[in-house]
Amino acid sequence: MSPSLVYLVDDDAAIRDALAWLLRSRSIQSRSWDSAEAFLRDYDATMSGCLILDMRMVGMTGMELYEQLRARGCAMPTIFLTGHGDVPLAVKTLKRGAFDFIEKPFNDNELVDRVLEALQQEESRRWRDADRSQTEERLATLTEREKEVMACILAGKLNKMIADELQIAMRTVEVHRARIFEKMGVRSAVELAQLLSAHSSNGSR
Amino acid sequence: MSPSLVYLVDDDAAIRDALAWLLRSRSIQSRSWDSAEAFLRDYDATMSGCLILDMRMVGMTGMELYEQLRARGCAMPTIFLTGHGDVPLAVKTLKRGAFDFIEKPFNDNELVDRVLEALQQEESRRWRDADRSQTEERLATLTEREKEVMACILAGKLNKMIADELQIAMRTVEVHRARIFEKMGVRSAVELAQLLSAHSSNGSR
DNA sequence: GTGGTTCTTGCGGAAATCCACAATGGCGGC
DNA sequence: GCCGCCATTGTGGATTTCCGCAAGAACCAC
Repeated sequence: MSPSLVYLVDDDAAIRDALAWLLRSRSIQSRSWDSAEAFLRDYDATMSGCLILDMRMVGMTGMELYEQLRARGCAMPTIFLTGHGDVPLAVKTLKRGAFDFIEKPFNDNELVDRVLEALQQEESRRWRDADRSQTEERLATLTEREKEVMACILAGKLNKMIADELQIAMRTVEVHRARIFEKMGVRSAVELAQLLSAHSSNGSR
Repeated sequence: MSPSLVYLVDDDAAIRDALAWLLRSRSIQSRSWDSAEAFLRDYDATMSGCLILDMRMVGMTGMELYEQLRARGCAMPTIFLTGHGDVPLAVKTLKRGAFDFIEKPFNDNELVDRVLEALQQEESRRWRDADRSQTEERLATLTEREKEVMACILAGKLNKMIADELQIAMRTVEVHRARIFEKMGVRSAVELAQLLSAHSSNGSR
């Protein structure tokens, strides 16, 4: 996976340079783009870190870029910069899930602090995500029948009831059950329930 | 439990009256206070609905009141009103968990929309909370020994292993196990795992 | 001391789970 | 046609769970 870094998108070269210099001086790596369109071209889902987007840019705005990225499944924490912000815009931006909204000119230390917070949040999110996607992959290896049986197991049904419901022999249910445990990497129905409870509760957030 | 309503705190009588009238005209019930201190005196944990707080008041500010209420476990969604807001204040307020931050003068329809959203959020939160506290109550009825055994069950251990670990007879474990299920209102270890997984994942939010 | 709660244990049987060994039939790809 | 994957089933036995019946010991409260 890519290491965490700061992705900086601003059409003002002076700001880009100043920010890159600032971050570099605190040993934070960054990469810069001069337009939303340019970043969107380079973006790929393996990127990890935080975004710093200028709100008002020629062409696509920072907010539009943000929405595009979210639509593509990007969940990186995002700090917006603006030269002409107002309260309603700030509120709207944060309610859409932005990590922060900062007016230019900004205080260097404060910005760096926000960036570090964002990077840390991203870090923990990635860990959770890794667990989630592993579970996801394992779920994907289950056959249709196995998923049906698993649903019954999670509903707390006994093998006998499952057999009855799916119109198959108990022995078959047992085979499925064993294979589900094996594929999902658990050793009991309890572990399975915990794995999937955690999985769905994080996923629906 | 109290029905949902809007709790309005503002030291400006004109605003209070205007808001109360506005809400009433949309069939939304509200109650008003003229200071943070006055509300804090009347506050009790059974109140449910949403808060509308003026940011700047003589004496305790809206933000201070908000923090006080949070400290007391109040989780009502809160809309802040401000006559002299700026972007950093708006950002700080939202990042502390406010539901919205609205400048005066406000648009009537918009405000009502926010209030309705807040009330709806509160509604669903209350449902989740009710489930949580029921589980909490049930957990409280477990004896120490039962909690120990439950921990083992959730760790996926077999009765035999539990008996070994706690240095008691298998039969004793079985008794505890049955009583745990009975007290927690579940009928299998799987249901127990699901109940507690959901419980802790909502609780740590 | 009586009564209630909790923790403990044993016996014995019904029911369920787990598992190795063994096997059949369908389906799609090479 | 052969191979692999999937779903299916059976037998039989070891292991585990579930539960009623019965009961002893510790502890605390009234």
